[in-house]
Amino acid sequence: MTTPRRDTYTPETLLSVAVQVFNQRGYDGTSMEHLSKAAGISKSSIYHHVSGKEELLKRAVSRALDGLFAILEEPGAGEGRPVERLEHVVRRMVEVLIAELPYVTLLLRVRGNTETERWALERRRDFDHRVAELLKAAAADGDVRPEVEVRLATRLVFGMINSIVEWYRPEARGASGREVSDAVVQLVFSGLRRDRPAT
Amino acid sequence: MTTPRRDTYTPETLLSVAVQVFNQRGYDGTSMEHLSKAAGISKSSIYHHVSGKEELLKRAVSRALDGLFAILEEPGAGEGRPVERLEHVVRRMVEVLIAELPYVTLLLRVRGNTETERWALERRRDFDHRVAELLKAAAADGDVRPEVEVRLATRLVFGMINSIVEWYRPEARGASGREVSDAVVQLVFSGLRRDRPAT
DNA sequence: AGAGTAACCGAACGATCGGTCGGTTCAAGG
DNA sequence: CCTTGAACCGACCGATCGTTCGGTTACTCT
Repeated sequence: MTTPRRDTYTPETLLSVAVQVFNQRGYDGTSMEHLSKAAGISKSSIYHHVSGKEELLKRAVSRALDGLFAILEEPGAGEGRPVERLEHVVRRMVEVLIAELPYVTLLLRVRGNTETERWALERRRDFDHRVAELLKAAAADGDVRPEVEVRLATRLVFGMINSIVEWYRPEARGASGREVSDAVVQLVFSGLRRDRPAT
Repeated sequence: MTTPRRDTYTPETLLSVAVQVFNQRGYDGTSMEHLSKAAGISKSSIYHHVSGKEELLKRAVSRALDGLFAILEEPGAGEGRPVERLEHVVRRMVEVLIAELPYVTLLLRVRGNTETERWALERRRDFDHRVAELLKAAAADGDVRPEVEVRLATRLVFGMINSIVEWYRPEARGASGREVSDAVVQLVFSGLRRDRPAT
């Protein structure tokens, strides 16, 4: 039986604080002193909950990666025409990115300085390749415009989706998550220009 | 008369080395020791050419910002229908981003920890607003599909363009700059899905 | 040849880094 | 009441941070 105890830190609650600071100042730009200030406990107390700075990073990027890879296991990602599976994955990527915003944000900013960061970069590449193959299959079916090169299109679409972490703020009630994913799907598949009657 | 001297560092040549290292390790993750190793001179010698680490950052982001703002002064950005001016700016943004790749890369990664970084973020916001107004004007003309919200579309398009710095490598002869800007314009304005005859 | 100076260097500065250590506090369980 | 252990703390560690300082080298100009 886990008695709920009182209001004290767990590795998870400490992580949510740390990730916020990491995203604001950058991982390398954040000192343990910054973290202790933000968490309201002393620097040394942090080491009671986690083994160090890098474990916090590892926990954060793992959470983000788990969320993304889970998309590929969903029925909508494996059934139907490739172009429809692609649309499902694109929409769900936006949703996961928004649901796990701070964790995905941190994931997308790792540079590869430590072993943990290099591991994260490798898993990200795996995920990207899986989606790229979906787009390739859709192209083979003739469902995407042939004049855009597939690898290029993959990267640009990923770029658009991933850029959401740079501006989306759930607390500022602007666009909802649904509106954002609708807009992304609309833009990715149909573009900006209005359909016009034949000139 | 500036005699060309021999092969010695100038602030500019030193900057090109520093920016490479900054982009690889992140600004905060780069020490002056890293820079001195990469430049092949001692740490203290760097201070003969520049006042310090932050001056290198300031020079780099200034160069990137100057390149971007120059686009808005071009004839193509001020003449014609807004939707055509927008297309010009989008295409030229891709070109400038590729021409000044390492400098723009660094600009797009500043987090706001120092005064220089906050200044860079502010100028970036200025530029973004100028382009957003172009898209708004194009929407007012009825030249973009009305179901996509304008602010949202601006951010997504910027996200797609800016993401190019994450993968474009001029030395790896994959897509040329022209191919990339064509693909971006194609994707932004017409989307991924092939135009199909009425079902 | 001698003066001037741009380019460079090793050694060291105080500050801060991530992390460790030896405690103290306090609520729960017997 | 007394033990136990989770949660926390201040003080401190060696290493590294960005930067400074007092030179030395080597090239240019007269």
